[in-house]
Amino acid sequence: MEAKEYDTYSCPVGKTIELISGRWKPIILYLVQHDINRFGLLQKRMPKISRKVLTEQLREMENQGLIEREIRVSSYPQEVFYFLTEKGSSLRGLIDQIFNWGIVNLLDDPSRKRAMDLVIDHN
Amino acid sequence: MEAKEYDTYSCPVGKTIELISGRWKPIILYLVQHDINRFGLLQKRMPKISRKVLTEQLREMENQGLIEREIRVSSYPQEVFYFLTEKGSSLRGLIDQIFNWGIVNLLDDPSRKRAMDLVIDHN
DNA sequence: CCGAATCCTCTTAGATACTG
DNA sequence: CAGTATCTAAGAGGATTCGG
Repeated sequence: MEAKEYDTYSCPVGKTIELISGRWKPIILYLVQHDINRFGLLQKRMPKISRKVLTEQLREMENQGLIEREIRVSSYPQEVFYFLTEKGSSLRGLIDQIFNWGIVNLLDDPSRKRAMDLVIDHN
Repeated sequence: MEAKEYDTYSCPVGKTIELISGRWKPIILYLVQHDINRFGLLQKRMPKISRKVLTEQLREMENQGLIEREIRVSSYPQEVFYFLTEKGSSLRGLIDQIFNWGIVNLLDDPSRKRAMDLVIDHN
């Protein structure tokens, strides 16, 4: 038998990583899950992202079935809300695993971790 | 208090995803872990990767402390071996989690999964 | 055998200005 | 408010060639 050939894109690992890689997607998932669900609110939390890129990421995640978009006032000024699909929600556990691995293996002092999970309540 | 600002690169999630995103890194980790540990052997398993990119990925992973490189014959023809560090090995569990999420959430028919883990023995 | 060095292309990202 | 449109800059990735 021939030696098996590999390509990440044809593998569940690669496909899954695609969903959450990119500079902003894990953050967007996290924020939307915590009801930071407006375009403008998302921008305030990610000042370094441009409107264009934020739009692109949101569209991609919509196409991937991770979030949904809802226009509540279609006239001016517009009101658009985002929320997670079930699929998007289910990524949360996985991201937690990734987070924990990072805490253990990447930080110099894991006890001083500042989890995304820990900061959201202090606003 | 100000609303917290986010940037993936300053978060353990982003840093961890960086280690395993990129088209080839999960595969390289997987192959090296299964003693496909020569440059040429890796190329055979990933025919679509160029020598340049394979070299780059291996160097990156070396710098990230995931693999180590050993030259056993420094003259011609050269023999170079790669093997996982402990840190690289420890990623295995995480990648399994990612794999399983993908199987459940991305495949049309999860029962017909062809895991990276299942094909390696048939050569 | 295992690369390094070039060159080239193609995708992403950022900046800026405009719009329903 | 929540985008689009356009342009440009940067970088990742491929093809090819050369070398110890």
